[in-house]
Amino acid sequence: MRWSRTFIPTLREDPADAEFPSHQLLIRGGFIRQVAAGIYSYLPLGQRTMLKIAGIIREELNAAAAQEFFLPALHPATLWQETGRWEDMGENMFRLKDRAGRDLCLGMTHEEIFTDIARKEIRSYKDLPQIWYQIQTKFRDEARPKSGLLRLRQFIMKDSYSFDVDWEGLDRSYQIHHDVYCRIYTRCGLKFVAVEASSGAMGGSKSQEFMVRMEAGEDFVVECECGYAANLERATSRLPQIQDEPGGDGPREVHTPSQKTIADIADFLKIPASHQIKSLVYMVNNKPHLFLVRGDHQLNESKVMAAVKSVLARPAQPEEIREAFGAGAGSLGPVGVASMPIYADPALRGRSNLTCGANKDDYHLQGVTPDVHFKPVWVDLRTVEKGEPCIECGKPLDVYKAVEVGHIFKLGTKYSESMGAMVLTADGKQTPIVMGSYGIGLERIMSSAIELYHDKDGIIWPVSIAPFSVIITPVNYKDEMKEAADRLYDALGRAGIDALLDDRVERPGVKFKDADLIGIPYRVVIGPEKLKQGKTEIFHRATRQTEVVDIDSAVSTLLGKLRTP
RNA sequence: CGGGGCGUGGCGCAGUUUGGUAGCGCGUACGGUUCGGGACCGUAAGGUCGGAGGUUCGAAUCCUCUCGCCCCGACCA
Repeated sequence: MRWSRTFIPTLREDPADAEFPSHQLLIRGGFIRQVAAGIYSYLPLGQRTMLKIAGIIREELNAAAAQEFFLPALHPATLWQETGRWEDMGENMFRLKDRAGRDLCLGMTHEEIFTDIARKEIRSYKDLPQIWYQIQTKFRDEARPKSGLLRLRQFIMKDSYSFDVDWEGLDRSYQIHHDVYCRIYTRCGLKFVAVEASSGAMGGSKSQEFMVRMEAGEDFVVECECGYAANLERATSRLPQIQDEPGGDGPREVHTPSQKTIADIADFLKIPASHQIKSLVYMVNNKPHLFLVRGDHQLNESKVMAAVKSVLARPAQPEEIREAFGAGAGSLGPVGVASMPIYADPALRGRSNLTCGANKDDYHLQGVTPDVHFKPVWVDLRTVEKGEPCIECGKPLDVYKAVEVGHIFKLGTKYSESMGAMVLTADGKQTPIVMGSYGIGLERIMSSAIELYHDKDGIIWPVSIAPFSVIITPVNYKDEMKEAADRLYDALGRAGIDALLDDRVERPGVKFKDADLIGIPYRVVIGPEKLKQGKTEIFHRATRQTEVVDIDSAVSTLLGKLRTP
């Protein structure tokens, strides 16, 4: 395309309300414009990159025998009511009514719609397996859209769904997606890691997230050089066993006036935090539950929810605590608690002579031994911290911020059972279809590529998702330089290379700055001196290396470079 | 939803404390000189100061309400 005929509104200065490089550069480079919080228009450059990403996704999924659909974004409430998600999705779902007063919503994801097709059309195990996908606009009424295209209210997602007759089939479909996803992100040029993840409100047994490390991220990845990797919500570590002093003879009450926090007690009783029990109360379906971690550990709410198998868990209010325990939050403990479930983190297991609240204001208990003085359900509850020994190999763990660019789930039969998607097995029995669901956020791929690859001058696109592979920059678009540029542009077009011809009447400096900003991987400069010798320069955006070649061999040189970026 | 910040030509900002009728840089248009890393000179166009109401002789500026955007937190397939 010709720059003069292409809408590329670049900006000289960083936009005022963009914080992260990806957001700033997408706006400055003329890729996107904001419409409202979490809602953006994709301009020609942005759209070209989105289409390249979509193209890679399509190629890889089609190669795995997945089939592309296109489902509606507008859904009747009735389908979502069948699975209970009409309620479960709460305020995160955009809802509306039609003129007749019927409830509708904008799809956040498409399990219901795909499952509806499956239950109506698929009768027999012979029709399975199926992998269906689409690239669709999704809507979520985010509480806080942010960070440019990283947290949107409207975004494009590739979502696929697998349908199998049994769990072994699901394992295969899941593995296919895992492998396809790795190929997709690799082709998009991303450095990523697949981590164990928690399934949240989606239901299902196993899930993995594909994460790209970056400051703009909102998730935390725990990773070890041995290959262990998990979302902080799921990660565990191996902790050195603590040797306890002999505990005397059972819990004894000690007066601790106004000593409420772990640190208070450590100070007042001279007992280190690691020898205390931290007692936290959560309301699960509005009933109090007690959660215990070591005094120097942090409770992990995702693990709380996993432990109670409910997302309806929240910290108890002070009044609720007092009603349940007869004491304030600073004086709680598990001893003598019979009215509610008690969950304890394994770091407390095998310990003795511990200190905790006495469930009586201003009193604590010393000499407490788990499994003797109280009987908890043992379940992982604590948050892993950087530097702790890896659960697999014992080396120190790294913890870093990351963005989730994809998520794959083994859903199981949650949707097929609630919606009645059944097939007949070989021995003639009805069985619910076993499903998986798999998502990729296209905008997040675009944004994370920029977060990963940029410099002070602009974006440095991976070739595969650059809006153009090559930009031709005649120092002056006239006379011989114009002819040479036009000829090269035509030749690149015939060679199937995406080229942008900067035919603007601008000073060279402006063209160079703009080319750097929008991040085209290769720039071919047509300048007067070199041209006289029949030469041209090929500038590599990523390395800033310039190579002088015969202008007649520019196409073949570029073809070679583009093949191996 | 809680806390904080900000809304002034297309973009980035000053002006608001102490009311007097809007300014700078960039961009844009035109003319000229330039032409290998965001040129220079000259001329010009372009603003309901987010919106509504109020105080005042007079409001970008003070008061009330409201809308929007950004950041932190809560929340979150």
